[in-house]
Amino acid sequence: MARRGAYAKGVAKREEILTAALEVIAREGYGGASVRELADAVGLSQAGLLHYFGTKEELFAAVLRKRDETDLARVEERMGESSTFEAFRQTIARNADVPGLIQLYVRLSAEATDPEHPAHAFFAERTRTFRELVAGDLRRMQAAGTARADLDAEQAAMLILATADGLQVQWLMDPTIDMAEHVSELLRLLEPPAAPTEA
Amino acid sequence: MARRGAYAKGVAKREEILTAALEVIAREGYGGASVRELADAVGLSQAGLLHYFGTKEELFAAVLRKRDETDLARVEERMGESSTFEAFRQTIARNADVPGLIQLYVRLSAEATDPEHPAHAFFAERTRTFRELVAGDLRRMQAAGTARADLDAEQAAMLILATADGLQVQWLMDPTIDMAEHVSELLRLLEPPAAPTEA
DNA sequence: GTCTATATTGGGATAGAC
DNA sequence: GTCTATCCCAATATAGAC
Repeated sequence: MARRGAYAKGVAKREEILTAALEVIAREGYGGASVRELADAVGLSQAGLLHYFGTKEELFAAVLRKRDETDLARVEERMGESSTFEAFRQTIARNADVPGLIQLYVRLSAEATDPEHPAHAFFAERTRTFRELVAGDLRRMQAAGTARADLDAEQAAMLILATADGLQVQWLMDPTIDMAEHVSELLRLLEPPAAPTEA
Repeated sequence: MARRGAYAKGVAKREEILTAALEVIAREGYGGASVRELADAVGLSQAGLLHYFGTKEELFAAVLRKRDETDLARVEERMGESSTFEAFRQTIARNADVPGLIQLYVRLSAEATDPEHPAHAFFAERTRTFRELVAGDLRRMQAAGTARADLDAEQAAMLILATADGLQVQWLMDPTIDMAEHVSELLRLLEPPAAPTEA
């Protein structure tokens, strides 16, 4: 406890670095976000920055981990106010407003595809968690009659995750597309077929 | 015509390079596929290889362009034997058997997200073509009653493309998942809701 | 068409002082 | 915790000979 002050400072600095990283990516692009650029953005030297995060990849993974935590907290906080899927839609829409975030996610996840990559475990775990979470929601919805009964919840969860991933690539290529809208379309397909439309 | 021989040799060499590129990526990973590695694989020097393709990115884009051409030709060839969607499913399944190809696609498309990237135009055009092709098929299916009538064909086409993209990332992270199976699931969701299941 | 050699750059990481 | 200095490496691309 005697070191509370110093510890708190370290935490604050880390946060500052994570925020600055997004600014740099937004400004210079993921490719231009070298350790030096990142360090400059927070007024540190290269070595100074690497004191907080051993490598660039770890730093980047930390940005995404923090985003996930923030997003999840917000969703839980609003629990009940809207459906899980609506919350999901909103999260996507909000993240699309943070320049650099999507680019970071797409580029880093593509690289972390390599099992040797420092962020590989992070993404693998993230996928597992996400799939379980969504599959659980789907099962509840199926029980409540708000999701098609003929779905494999696990498989549909994977579909949702994959679609969200793919839309981010498409959005970066052409930012005029509306990711949230497209995801909504997929989610709509998971609903029970509308009442037999008075045949 | 007098230069037919030399020209033909150049073409053959290019083909050889494209094939070797996939071998290198499969062996060393996308990250390990430097111009030098690529050159070694065909028994050329760095400079020798760059004589055929100005830059590494152009070479890589050429690999994917060739794949698209091959895939499209095969699909057209089998026209009528199976539905468009079944052909799509088969194409995905087959490509998953070419190690390196998916990795190349995922990594390069993520990088080409940057408008300045040499392969950006290739991917943008590819998306446009694909979307039109699939949207057209969907409209035909709607007219024939084999696709839900309440779909926006353009939007559904985007959904299919995005899902295919995202599944490739997921597959690289965990190659035990069955991409074709997941795509089939999505396509099934686009079918008209099964006959009202004798209510 | 192909090679050798090299220009040039830029990056991540580390050693060691303060 | 933070900096300066530097190391070290790799990679792309080009120049120019054969």
